Amino acid sequence: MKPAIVIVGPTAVGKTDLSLEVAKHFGGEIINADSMQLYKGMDIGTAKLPLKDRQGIKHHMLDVLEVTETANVADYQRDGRKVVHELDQAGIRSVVVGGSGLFIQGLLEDLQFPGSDPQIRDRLTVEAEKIGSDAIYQRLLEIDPEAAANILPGNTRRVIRVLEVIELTGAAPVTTLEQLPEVIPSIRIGLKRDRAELDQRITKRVEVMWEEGLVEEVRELEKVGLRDGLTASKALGYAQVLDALSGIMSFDEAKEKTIQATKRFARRQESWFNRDQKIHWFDASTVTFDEIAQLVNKSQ
RNA sequence: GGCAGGUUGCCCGAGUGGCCAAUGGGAGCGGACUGUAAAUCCGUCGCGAAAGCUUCGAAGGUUCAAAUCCUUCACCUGCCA
Repeated sequence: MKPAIVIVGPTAVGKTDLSLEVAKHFGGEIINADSMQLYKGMDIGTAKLPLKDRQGIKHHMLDVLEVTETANVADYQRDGRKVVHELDQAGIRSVVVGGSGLFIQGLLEDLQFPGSDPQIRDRLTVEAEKIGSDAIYQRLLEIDPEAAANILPGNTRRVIRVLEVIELTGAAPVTTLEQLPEVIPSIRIGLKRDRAELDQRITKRVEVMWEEGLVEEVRELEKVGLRDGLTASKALGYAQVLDALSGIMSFDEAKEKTIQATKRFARRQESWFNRDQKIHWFDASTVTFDEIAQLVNKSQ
């Protein structure tokens, strides 16, 4: 199997443009690795490449969820791998593009998700709310001190997940993301950009989203249940516009907050990808396609 | 013109004599990350490596000691004219 070409980096760094070139050059198809682009109807705010701009290149893992559904890595892993294998069978190169670190790692590496039970989780969530984050962490500490040691006490979300897995399987899940073997061989290309420049691009991108009608898009999605979507309602831009629609803040404020939150998100993405030793980094403002092509050719 | 209130660190905002370089929150910066991941969480956050130095509108004063009390000045706000 030819390694998948994987393009990662913070939001607005320029992944999409590169992905088209790469896919064209290597005869590949694109697999989205962006958690929010999974959602139908979330187009403007996720900077999803419009169909007309895809240059005939097929895109996978886009528009596969309703906004009311909860995105999750396990499903993404399963469905994404299926696509990769189908493409491979057909002799087509996979070009994975996106900024959701965990999703990418889940797709490519040997992460095993021990299952989930919404009932258990709901119960634990309600309980945690009742007794407080300290108490629920305390419980984990008693059941499995080792697992507890890997989680910060305040991170109730993760505490609940571990408790859920223990209840489900009798043992705590493996919680290290380091040194996992690849299930799908990959060439990982990371795009970087000078911070000031990236921030400028983010600002501009959000402004364009507003001009293109993000508010209207959110209004429409609100009708089909965006507010009830656990994941989709938290998406950058969408969450802020929903707040504005509820009167919590003005639309101008929502825009400013979106810009700010997106910058912070970019920092988190950088922090995630920085530790991935397999990534070959390029400066997006100066890199030429030849350099990328060279790396790919050399690596396969 | 009169009466009342206010001016705190990048922003918002607590603090009314010592325990205050000054609670909180936000932003910024750094980090973690196995089923909500555009999520969630953590650290840091006047200057300095430290000793220490400089801060709470400005200037003076009271006091062993002031962001906190007094005086004057500047600016902002509200009610009365």
